[in-house]
Amino acid sequence: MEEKKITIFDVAARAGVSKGTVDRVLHNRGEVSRKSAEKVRKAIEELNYEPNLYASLLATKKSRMIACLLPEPEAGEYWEKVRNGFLAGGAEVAGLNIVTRLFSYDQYDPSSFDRACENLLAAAPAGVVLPPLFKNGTMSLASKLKAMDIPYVYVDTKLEDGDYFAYFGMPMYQSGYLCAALLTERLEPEEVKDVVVVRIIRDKSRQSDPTVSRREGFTDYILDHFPDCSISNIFIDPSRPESISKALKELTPERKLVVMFNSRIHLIADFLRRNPSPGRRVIGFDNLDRNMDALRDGLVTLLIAQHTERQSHNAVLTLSDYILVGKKPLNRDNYVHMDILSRLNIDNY
Amino acid sequence: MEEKKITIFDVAARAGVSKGTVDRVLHNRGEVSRKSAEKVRKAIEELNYEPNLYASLLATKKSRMIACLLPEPEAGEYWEKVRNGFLAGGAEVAGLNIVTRLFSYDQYDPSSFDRACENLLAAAPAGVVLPPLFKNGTMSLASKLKAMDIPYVYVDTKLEDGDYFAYFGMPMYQSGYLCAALLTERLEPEEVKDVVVVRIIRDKSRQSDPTVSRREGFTDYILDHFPDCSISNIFIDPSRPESISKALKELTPERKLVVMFNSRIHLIADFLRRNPSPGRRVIGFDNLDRNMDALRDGLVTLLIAQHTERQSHNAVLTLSDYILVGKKPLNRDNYVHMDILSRLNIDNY
DNA sequence: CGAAAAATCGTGCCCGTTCACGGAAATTCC
DNA sequence: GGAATTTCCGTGAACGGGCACGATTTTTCG
Repeated sequence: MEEKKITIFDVAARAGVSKGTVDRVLHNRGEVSRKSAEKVRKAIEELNYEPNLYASLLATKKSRMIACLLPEPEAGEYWEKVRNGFLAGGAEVAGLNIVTRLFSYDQYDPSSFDRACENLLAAAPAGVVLPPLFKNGTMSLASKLKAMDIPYVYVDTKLEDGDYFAYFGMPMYQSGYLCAALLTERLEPEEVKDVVVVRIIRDKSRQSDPTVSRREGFTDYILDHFPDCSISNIFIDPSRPESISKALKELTPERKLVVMFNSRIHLIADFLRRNPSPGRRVIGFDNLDRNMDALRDGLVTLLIAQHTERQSHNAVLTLSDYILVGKKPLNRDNYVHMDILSRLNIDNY
Repeated sequence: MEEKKITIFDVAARAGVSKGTVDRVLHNRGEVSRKSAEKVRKAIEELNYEPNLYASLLATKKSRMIACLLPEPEAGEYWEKVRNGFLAGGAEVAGLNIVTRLFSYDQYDPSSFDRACENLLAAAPAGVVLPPLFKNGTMSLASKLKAMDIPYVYVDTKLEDGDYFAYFGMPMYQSGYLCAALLTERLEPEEVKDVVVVRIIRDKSRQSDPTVSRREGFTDYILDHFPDCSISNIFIDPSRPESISKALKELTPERKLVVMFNSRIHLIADFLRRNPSPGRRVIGFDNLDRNMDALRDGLVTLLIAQHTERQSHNAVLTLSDYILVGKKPLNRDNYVHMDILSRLNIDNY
């Protein structure tokens, strides 16, 4: 039971070399003759030696780096929360010989994403955290990371590339499903003839829409439960605020059910304020400050939210665990809880 | 960005004492004058010093102990898997200055449970893993552990005492719900008039039945979907095998729907073999070898299983994380996936 | 006041690795 | 064969903190 710990010295003695040599073969950084390398390997084998993690961690000089690839967040935007979580996680693992670094890009400019990827790769991180915002760019990055044996963790949404190390985020499909259920709760079929989805015009560059599967979940629920319901889209362009109200003209007062699948429900808050419609139900996602304001003001009925910061926070912790001691996460896919926020439970969220 | 790490020496210098003194106040083990203790605390504060975890772990002599309180498992029994997981976890954290110890008791004898608790407390563990088999005994142990600030992790089932450190197990209610759904899948209401639940006679000593909420989930589903269905119980006594077939006389061939909520569906396998009934559906829980055999033989239709070992395994890892570096688990309640096993997918589970 | 006891405190070794440095051995080359 | 390389390998100083031991200071008390 009480087995003596075997150290690098024991191995060295057994192999008839010095601890320096053992260390060299352990980290196979050369400068060892074939013969003694063999002897050392044999000794390690026979003694069943495992290096002491703590000693190793204490002595090691180089600090590993965890990179985070994120859009440059505008103030109050969704990505700001993601970044905050990442920074918080970074603070937690600082002092463990782990540094964290942000690589940001312009979310409307795919070429800036590619440049950020290059920088990131050049910096040789030991692990990467990223939301797969641009599909192609992400895929290309992912394959390079895989080749270099660098683990990467998706947050927010995930690509099904089979090689990601872990995922932290909302179950997107279910969140859409939930959204539909909440939107139509206790409504009669004749009250659910028409649903308006407000969407963002994206320029072509953005090859992937992270909310597609959320939309699918939503649509599936509606089709299942209200086959006669039509789902129509209104597109708005956030870069031209003055155009928004024009586009929303279509949102006439008798259209009662409104949703947005991204985090920007606050964009239509102004319109809703100026065009009230009793009994209207508006559901959005994510607890951005401005969304919360709209919720408080009664412009938005419900928000489906998550503790966004925790995703990237946990992503960092998971990676650092793996980098330091090789520990894999309990689950590869980690779904956060979908919180339902209304005016009633919005306080101290 | 590149902040110099502050060590215990820096603190000592700043406070005008030696590192020995700093160390003493850090672990407040006395022998320090009020005055210099104050100076040291101030220095720590000002320098924002945090001890280097690795150095500390490397230097520290005493090894912490994680205890596991388990019923003495009979071969092939459910608890054997739990124990194996615990041992596996123990092996993983051995060499991290963490030892694991089993405290076992007779699951039919509450006084042996209490004795085991005493032994456990006397051994001063740094963390405890346990299934809350005896409710009263567990509650009393839990309150003592809380008072001593020793974290404990429930596996298998949990008590809602609000103070447990984490829980690893199946979502019990849902598992019952799932069980009912599977049992009645694609059956017409007139086919679901009668469900038989086979249960174990427990002597009074066993104050808690871990499967109650599973039974609730089951009942709720049935009541919801088949309000006309009656649920009847048959009690068997595993300590008197010869009595089992007598009790099961009531299970006549025309009664097609049979479930057991504990892990012992194998107990009725013999009876089912001798009294076949075409179209009968039998659902049990947990992948015990003998259950798997019954599944393979077609006596049991489905098993709802989980990777039992992983519960206790993860419990150990979680505790060791906390003990060593103070890290809390991502989620307090960790539900394992409910695997549905049939003859078709039983291989290499 | 001075010795004994008690309260404080400093010193130095240890934990098991990593890694730079320089020396020894083997190889190459003239 | 001897000098110049090249290849290999041993040494010892970190790394930052725990803790035993003994030294120093303060307190107690006759």
